[in-house]
Amino acid sequence: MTELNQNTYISTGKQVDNIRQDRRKTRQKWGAAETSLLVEGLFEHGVGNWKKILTDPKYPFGKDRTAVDLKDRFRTLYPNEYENLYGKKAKRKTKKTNNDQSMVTFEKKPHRPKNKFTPEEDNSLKLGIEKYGNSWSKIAGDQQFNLMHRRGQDLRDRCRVAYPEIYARFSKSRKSKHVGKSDPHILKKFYALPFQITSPTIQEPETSNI
DNA sequence: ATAGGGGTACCG
DNA sequence: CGGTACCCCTAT
Repeated sequence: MTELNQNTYISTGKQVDNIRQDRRKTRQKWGAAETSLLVEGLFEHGVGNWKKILTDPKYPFGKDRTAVDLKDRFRTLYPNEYENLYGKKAKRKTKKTNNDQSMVTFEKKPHRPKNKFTPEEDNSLKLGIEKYGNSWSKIAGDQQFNLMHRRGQDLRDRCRVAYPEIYARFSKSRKSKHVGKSDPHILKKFYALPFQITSPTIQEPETSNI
């Protein structure tokens, strides 16, 4: 190897290796406690959301841990789960004993617990639609409808399954048949529709009768 | 920021 | 020494 070569070659394996030796951090084994943090974080945030798990204060990982470290740990500890979630091409060489750990199953997007819509919420949703149309997040954000605990997306989903005839008025395919999506008349048409809106029961303030 | 693949320290 | 758990690099 001449001086000329040393100065000119840029991306050979050898030079990369030298850089690696300089930056490589000391090896930190995963203990049971830190592994439990990862498992809990996976149940809450889902597989693949490594940064979210790492930065969650509820899970105090070692100071030098990085999001990639979490991914690598999951990959070696639950090889079968990793294969299930990412495909067989992602499979890599692991100890057989680790395969038995897959009694546990993980999800990429953990499901929130289901909260059924009450009749009161449904009524409020319809009132909200009357006011805002399909601006679901505005309905959810308007205090008067008491739907602040719902996401706009959740309200859209509820409307779609509970009131398909209303929801159809907002779908693009339905719109494209007649008017442009920015046509202001679409809402007017919707407002004129004869669907029933029942007023939510209003709790009377405490009275002095009795 | 993450997925995927290559590299390496460490253990028996 | 072989094999693997942990670390690193990079395309997307």
